[in-house]
Amino acid sequence: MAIPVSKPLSLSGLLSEPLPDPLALLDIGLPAGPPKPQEDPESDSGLSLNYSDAESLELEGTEAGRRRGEYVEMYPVEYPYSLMPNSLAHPNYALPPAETPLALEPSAGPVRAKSTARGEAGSRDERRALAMKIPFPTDKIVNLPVDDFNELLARYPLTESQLALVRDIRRRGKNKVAAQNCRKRKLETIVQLERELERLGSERDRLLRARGEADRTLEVMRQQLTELYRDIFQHLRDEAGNSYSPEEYALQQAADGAIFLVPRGTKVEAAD
DNA sequence: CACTGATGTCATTGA
DNA sequence: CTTCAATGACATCAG
Repeated sequence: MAIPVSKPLSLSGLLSEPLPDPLALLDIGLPAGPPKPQEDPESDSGLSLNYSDAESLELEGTEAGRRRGEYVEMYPVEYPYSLMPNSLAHPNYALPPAETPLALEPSAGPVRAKSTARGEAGSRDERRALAMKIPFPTDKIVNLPVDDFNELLARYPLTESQLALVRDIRRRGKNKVAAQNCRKRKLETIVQLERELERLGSERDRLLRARGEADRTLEVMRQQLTELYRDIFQHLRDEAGNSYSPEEYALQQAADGAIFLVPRGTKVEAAD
């Protein structure tokens, strides 16, 4: 009894405190069986009892706050065994564990041994469904189309808390699949982006090489131009037979292709 | 024991 | 307005 139940076990107390392990509740609802040790593997959610797990037990997250009340209501119901799936349709079918202060009898409390691990028989929701005597399998709860799902719900007289659990199971199940798909997409996106990165890296290398090549070509052409200038200016003479200085004069080509020798700093006019 | 990837869950958001 | 899928964030577990 590690859950300190110092407060009076009132309904309000139930509403404000996480309920103990649903499988502890299961013990109450089941026909007398062999006495279970407190650490009965089945009685644990499979997770250690930290805060999130504690609240995940039965009152899972939001519902703990938002719908907690629904789990507390309990209407005794006679199950139409004839309607039930074979595995569940038997006279021993017990009502869902009464959601009464009795349920507060903790199976072990916050320091319960971590006896079940992920992967042990049944998911947490499957165990919750079992504990709450949900008369149909969780995979149906999760995978049935909306209409079929509603039809299924209509076939059984469920308590409010059972209904709430079933809806949560469906929501969690759907979200679990959505999360799996989401992660798959994310990984695919990463792979795709890595490929794109590789492609762009290659493209960058190619462009860098092309630029180097162009730079080299440009340098060669500059040298050729310099030599050409030198050659031309070596042969150019003014009326007095003096050579022109390449520092003071430049060669320019007009639009019509004619070549002019002009003082640097001036521009050849367009020829008509 | 710390780290990391996988998985489940919850809250939120946009369609 | 309600429902639901997608997704970020967090917790837990296993290796």
